[in-house]
Amino acid sequence: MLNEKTMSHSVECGDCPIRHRAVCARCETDELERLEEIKYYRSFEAGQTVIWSGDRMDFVGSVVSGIATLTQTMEDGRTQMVGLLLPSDFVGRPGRNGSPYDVVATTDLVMCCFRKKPFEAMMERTPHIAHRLLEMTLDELDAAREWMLVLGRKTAREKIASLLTILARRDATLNLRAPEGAMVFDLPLTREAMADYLGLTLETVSRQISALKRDGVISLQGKRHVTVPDFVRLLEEAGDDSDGGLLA
Amino acid sequence: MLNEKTMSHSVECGDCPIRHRAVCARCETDELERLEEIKYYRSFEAGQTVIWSGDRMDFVGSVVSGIATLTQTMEDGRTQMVGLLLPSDFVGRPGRNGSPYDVVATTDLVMCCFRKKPFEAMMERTPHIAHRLLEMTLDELDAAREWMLVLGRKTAREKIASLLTILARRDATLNLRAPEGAMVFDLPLTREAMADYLGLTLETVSRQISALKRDGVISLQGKRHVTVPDFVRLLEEAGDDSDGGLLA
DNA sequence: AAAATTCTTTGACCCAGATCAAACATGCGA
DNA sequence: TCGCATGTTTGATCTGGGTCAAAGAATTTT
Repeated sequence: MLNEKTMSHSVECGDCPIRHRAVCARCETDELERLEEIKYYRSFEAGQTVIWSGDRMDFVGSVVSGIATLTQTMEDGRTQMVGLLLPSDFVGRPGRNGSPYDVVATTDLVMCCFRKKPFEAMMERTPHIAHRLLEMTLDELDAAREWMLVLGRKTAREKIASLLTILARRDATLNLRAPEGAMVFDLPLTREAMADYLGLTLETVSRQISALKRDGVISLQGKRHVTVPDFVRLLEEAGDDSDGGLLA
Repeated sequence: MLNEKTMSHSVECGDCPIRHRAVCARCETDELERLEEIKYYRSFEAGQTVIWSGDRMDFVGSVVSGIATLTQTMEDGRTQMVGLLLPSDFVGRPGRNGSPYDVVATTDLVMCCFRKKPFEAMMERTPHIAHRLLEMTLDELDAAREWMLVLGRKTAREKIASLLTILARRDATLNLRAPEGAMVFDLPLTREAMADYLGLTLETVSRQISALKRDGVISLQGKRHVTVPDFVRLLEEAGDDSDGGLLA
């Protein structure tokens, strides 16, 4: 059973769904071949903890499918999500022994793993990997800083709208569409997980979602399926520059 | 005058004060020599903007002395600091054209700069630089995530204590002392800058500092010179695990 | 199908921190 | 020395979001 799960994903890097975005994106054929030799797949069920904060971590890897979260917890139980890991995102720190965060599978999750030592050795010899990893880490740092603005300065309503914005954008790029006009996607998080993401309580999350619904910014089919009739309107609600403000 | 300032710092990497922590920390002598050829110093006065958000950025570099901040600003003027740059910290993004943040000199500032293009070319050929930059970026990401917990879940008092903790630690490591017992250092930020760091108003910052003073957690000589009689006490006030919880 | 579990919504009330306002330092240029 | 700018403290009041409580879905177990 577990084995079946493990095998249910491409063993060939060639037709890997995250091939073009993951840490191996820049690799040449021969480099991929060497990666094939040291890689292995692992599956986790929704709710399972992938890595406990403080634990020694002997592997690194990429999310192939599903969603995981990085969370920090204080002694008294207050928790803050500090990372949201979607397909192609990288988990783990070459050069570090442990994770300072809990990594939890929010949905069923498949990861493409490498034992840490061989991967580190390979990084030394393969600038394409090191280079891509630097690029991805810089992107994550940008995302973390954007998130800091959300946590530090936005209202509850703006926070919810900001999260929906992010989820809508990621869903669009995953399906190779431009983020504009009407958009439809699923919420991969419970109200509580959203609260942990945004530094709110789950009650406030629920109330603000109801308010956005009442005001026609979004509509819901069931609790998790979201329709955004006008993406620009959502961006305004998020307090973002409506033009996205991106620059290469 | 400007020239005098520019020249008042070591042109020799050999006796550079940030030599062992900056992006060049791992470089061999010959690599340093090539860096020497493309480097130049720039000075900024307190309050001066180093880079405007959205501007094209044609250089990268290290903070040699002084302090700079990275801030994000919303259209309506709300601002959040997203980075605090101390000596040895790196500014700029190889592979990116513009900065998404304002970079502002908080004190008089000296930077060791490289034109972006030559630096990128050098990175390609010099794994020591790329490797060190990855390491530094991962550290920054950790710091950003720690900060997210502060912004999302801590009380105003805990936020102030957390900031003091960070400043005390950094001052200690800069002076090669262990962070423990009684500590003395200067606040390099105005109350307003602290507020932008912590997602608070400057009034709340002022009140909480007064409260910590009243409760004997800190004492002030003037507005900026801080004495922490018991560092462990400060850590408790910050809501941090008092043992620091660090792991290699 | 009833019961138990998990997730979500909504209401009533309260408080930490924001906002508005004023006074107090400190330093600096004229 | 005065006047002005910049930064800080403190007070009075208000409010967004937290807390406590209870009642609905929706899903799974028995």
